[in-house]
Amino acid sequence: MPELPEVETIRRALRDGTGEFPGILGWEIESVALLWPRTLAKPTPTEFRARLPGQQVLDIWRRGKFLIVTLTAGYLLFHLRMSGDLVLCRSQETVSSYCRLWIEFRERWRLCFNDTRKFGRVWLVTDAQEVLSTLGPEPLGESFTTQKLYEGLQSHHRQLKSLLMDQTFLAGLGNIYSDEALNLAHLHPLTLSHHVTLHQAEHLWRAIRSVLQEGIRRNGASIDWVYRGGDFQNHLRVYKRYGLPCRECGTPIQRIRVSQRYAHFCPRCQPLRSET
DNA sequence: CACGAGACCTGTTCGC
DNA sequence: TGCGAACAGGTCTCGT
Repeated sequence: MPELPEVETIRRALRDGTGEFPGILGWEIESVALLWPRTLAKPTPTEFRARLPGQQVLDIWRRGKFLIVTLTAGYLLFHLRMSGDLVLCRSQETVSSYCRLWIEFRERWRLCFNDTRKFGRVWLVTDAQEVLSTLGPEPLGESFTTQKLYEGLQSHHRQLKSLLMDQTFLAGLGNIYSDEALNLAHLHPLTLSHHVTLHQAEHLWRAIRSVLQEGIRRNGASIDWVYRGGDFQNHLRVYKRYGLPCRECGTPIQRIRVSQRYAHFCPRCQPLRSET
């Protein structure tokens, strides 16, 4: 599931509830279960099981791709990585065979952290900054400005695609939204960051916010078996559209390997300046 | 510092 | 049909 818009969609569902499920604000934890121990990154399983019962959910927020639950004493952080998902089900229901950890509430509902590939991680800490401190700016936050982006780009000599996905540079973009933002800004994924002009940085800044906002508005992208009602996957400009015509100029979308994964782009709308 | 490769995992899809 | 390879929304660590 998980780039910024997908995590934000889950956060809103857990906080406000949906037609189908209630929100969990104010609920009290009764017990927890750790089905795949390596899912737990921070305290020991023993400490985790001992500290959670009795704690109340005070808030649910997000930072980059992290989902954070503020408890009476401490913070519970989730990172979904490639295949993680957080779903609420009634206490009497059987949990998925991919459930790696669950939290049972007195309200007779259970929050399941499902994760087929087992890459996801959970932390229980006293200070959330302990986990979040290395993250770059929040792309939809007020302190992320065109000027900040421009200065950041100048301070590195990196290929744009990989820099945008670097969470210490900017928090929240992954493979889908970085491809989409670069296409909207008409920048080739391999453009060197210090070659981007202030004018181009302005376009990129607007493109990043635009694709993330549209992703959130559409409740994220639901590709493959994970379905949350999001439909951003039907509005992708380039991601996974290899060989299909560019929605702007009709040129077939290309893809290239960039460090073990694919970057998708339109060779006509996103030319690479040759002097790089 | 920047980049590529390998590791961590399981499931699905593609090609022969 | 069967089987292995390639691929999947992420990040860490190591070597160059």
